[in-house]
Amino acid sequence: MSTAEVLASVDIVALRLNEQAELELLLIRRAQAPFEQQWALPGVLVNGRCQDLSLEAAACRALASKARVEPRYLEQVATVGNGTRDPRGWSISTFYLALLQPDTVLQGEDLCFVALSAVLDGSLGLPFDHGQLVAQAFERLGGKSVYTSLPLYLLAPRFTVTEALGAFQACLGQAVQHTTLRGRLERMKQQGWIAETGEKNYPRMGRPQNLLEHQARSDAAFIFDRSVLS
Amino acid sequence: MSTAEVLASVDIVALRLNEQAELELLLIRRAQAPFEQQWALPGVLVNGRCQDLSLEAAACRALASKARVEPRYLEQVATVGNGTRDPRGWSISTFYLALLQPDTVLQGEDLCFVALSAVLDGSLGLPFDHGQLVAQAFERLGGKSVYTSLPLYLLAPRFTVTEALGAFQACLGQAVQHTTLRGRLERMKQQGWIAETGEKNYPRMGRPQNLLEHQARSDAAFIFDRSVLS
DNA sequence: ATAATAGTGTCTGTGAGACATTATGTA
DNA sequence: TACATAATGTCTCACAGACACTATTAT
Repeated sequence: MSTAEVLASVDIVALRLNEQAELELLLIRRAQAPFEQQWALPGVLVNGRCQDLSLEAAACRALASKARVEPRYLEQVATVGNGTRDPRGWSISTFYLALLQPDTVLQGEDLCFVALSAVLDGSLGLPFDHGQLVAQAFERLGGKSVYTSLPLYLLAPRFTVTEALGAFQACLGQAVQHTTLRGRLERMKQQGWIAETGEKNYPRMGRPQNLLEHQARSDAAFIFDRSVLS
Repeated sequence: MSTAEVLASVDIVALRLNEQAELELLLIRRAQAPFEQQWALPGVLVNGRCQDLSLEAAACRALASKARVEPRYLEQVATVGNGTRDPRGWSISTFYLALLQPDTVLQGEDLCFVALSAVLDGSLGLPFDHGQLVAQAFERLGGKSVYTSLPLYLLAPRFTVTEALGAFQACLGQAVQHTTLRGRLERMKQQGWIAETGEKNYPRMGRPQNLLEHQARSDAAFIFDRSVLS
């Protein structure tokens, strides 16, 4: 590669909630050098040879062809670029935050989920600067979760208040009063973002839970006019 | 250029407030093809030949060497990439929002300020997709102005409440109650973001204005826990 | 004095925070 | 029955919105 070229890639930070309402990160085992066989973020190179119509299309290609999952939400986070992040030379990476359904199943031995916390606290290192990308994507998720309904995209379309509470707490990293969340969901209901199904979910113990339905609109999240306070 | 290459650039959406508290956009007359001699966003190409340490460094280089101004605030907005935005082929542009001081003076005949509104409403067209980049950057500014102190970076470090009101209204595109803004500034004062200078500004008519001092911290804006409502 | 503009005070409404209370299931 | 969990109600507080009122300058 001549020094005039730039290595441009799109990488995906795909998250899902596990049964314990903890966030997990999707990784792929790299098939090619550099860092061959290591677990890293799924991504693709973008250049004139690919017929991607746009960067977003390239992100969808990475999700479909590499991660082989379909996200409920996709958002561009940022772009990093410098001469040291890739051993091959000056490179830039535009990275996306993808939110997956909790029941997402992986197709292939080269894919796995790991605890997001392990990546964030450094106990699980990633090649390139992927650890930083993950941190920045999670920061975006947490920041938006303060005043939007973004965590609902980590749930199935039909969900309970308890599940929603787990999603918000995982994104925010702190406890949230369930009454606060109920108030917010109520406001979303009035504006048509959420509907009561009338059905109930019967857990092993305790009173049954109302099943709500989240009708997502064009990958956007509901914006509340106040923040969840510390 | 081979089809395997990607044209990567960094473009700057630099804004300032004029005397009438209206936003103006900094443009540069292009020295080279394509679109030679046309007014466009200042920007630079990034590739292995440049010794930029990072994308942000490239943005600073664009501001210093092309626009020849020093911003009070700089933030990456997003990255666009497709095969049609540049006649030379598949290209990507990472673009930044820069906020300038109101007394910014331009050095050179190839630089000018134009009314941001003219670009947003399409009455002033820009080459490439620069019009879209401007719209997206302004959207970011407006969105953040709802719940942060970002518009203060459009003012000199010493400012009056009236000037701040003008900045917020220009960013939000709507009227703001001055009592609301005073309350927010008061809260910033308590947390050390703003200090009362004790001095006063004497306008041609009316009661003199208190001069406040905005001590910016590391290019970040103060975050309020509520939104300015519609 | 009058005009013009800056700054303060008051009242209302909304929604988060905290916590108590009631409701509805299982064992 | 006891227990577990869900859902609702109540009270307080902070702050935006609206608007009245007071303060301080120039002419």
